[in-house]
Amino acid sequence: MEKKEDLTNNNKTLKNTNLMANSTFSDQIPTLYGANSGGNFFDIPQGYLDDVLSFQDYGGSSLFDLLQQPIAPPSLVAEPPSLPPPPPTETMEMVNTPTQNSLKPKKKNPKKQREPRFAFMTKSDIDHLDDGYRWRKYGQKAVKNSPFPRSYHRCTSVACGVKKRVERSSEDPSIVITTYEGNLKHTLHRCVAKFDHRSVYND
DNA sequence: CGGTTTTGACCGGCGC
DNA sequence: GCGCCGGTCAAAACCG
Repeated sequence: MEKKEDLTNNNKTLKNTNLMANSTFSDQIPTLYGANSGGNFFDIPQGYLDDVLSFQDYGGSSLFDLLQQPIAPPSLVAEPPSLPPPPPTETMEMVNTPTQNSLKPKKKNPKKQREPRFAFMTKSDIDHLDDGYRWRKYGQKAVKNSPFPRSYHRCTSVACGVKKRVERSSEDPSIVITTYEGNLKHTLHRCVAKFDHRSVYND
């Protein structure tokens, strides 16, 4: 039984440009794109924006709003002690609202729902920013129309279904685009809050 | 030696 | 139907 050859050139994974480094969190966040770099953090590569912003969650409130709300104690395992404890208030609700389904035609296979996700950009030399969680890389792919590869990571904490993608902006190589996907309620709130909520893409 | 990274193969969705 | 493409798998290599 012979294996099928994927003839796509793009399927070739790029040689790893290992820009990761062990440094402290504070070292890794020099400037946030749009905050004081003179750039515009809404200025995102076309296809990427469509992809990221097309998700339909957050119960009608913007992610920006959500990120400023307090959250309940996390159910995550193995949370780093460096993360500040959450305020003792009610749980933030992130509901998938059915209000958007009039716009787009139904998918053929409704079983495969896209997980909630969001992305933000950070001006950094380091690709994989330390957000306080442990991640295992499970793949790397070449990105179309970009010289930089995209890497795929899974949270290694038990029962933490969060994934994240990391890639460098093709238009501005100094910008790292990080996309979180999965159980946003606690993990991602904390990850992003740890950076700066101003850097979150927001409609 | 166990956890992580690397990397080619595989898979499914989608457009033509 | 076919090829492109993004995402994932998994074996081997790597590393502390």
